[in-house]
Amino acid sequence: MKQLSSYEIIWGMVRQIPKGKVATYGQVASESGFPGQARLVGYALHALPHHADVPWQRVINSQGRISFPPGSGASRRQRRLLTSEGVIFDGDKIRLERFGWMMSPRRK
DNA sequence: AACGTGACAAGGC
DNA sequence: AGCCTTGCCACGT
Repeated sequence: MKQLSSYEIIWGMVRQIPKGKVATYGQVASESGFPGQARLVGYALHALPHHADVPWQRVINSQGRISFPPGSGASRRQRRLLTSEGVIFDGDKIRLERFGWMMSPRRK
């Protein structure tokens, strides 16, 4: 398995998201120095070692929702972790107050 | 080396 | 609110 510094930069950025808060893939990408490359963040998290000390659950999509298929094991796992950290859901969307690590997500 | 894929995002209907 | 298209770019085939 290869080692790209871009992954490590992204992982380090995700580690900085405070407990109880969340950030979007796009925000993490920008702060990591890769503006517009949200997919890269998803890819980096996907490649994350399972035992790594990185709060991957705090990264969500721009809609304020979990990006795993609804009902999937991964989706429920992420929601459980976030809920245990105090993050509050409004249906399948996370409450806006819980954003704010950097900026608010777009809303429709 | 080309191609398809993906834990995304933004814009148009 | 949904669905579709395009822009992204690192990865595994």
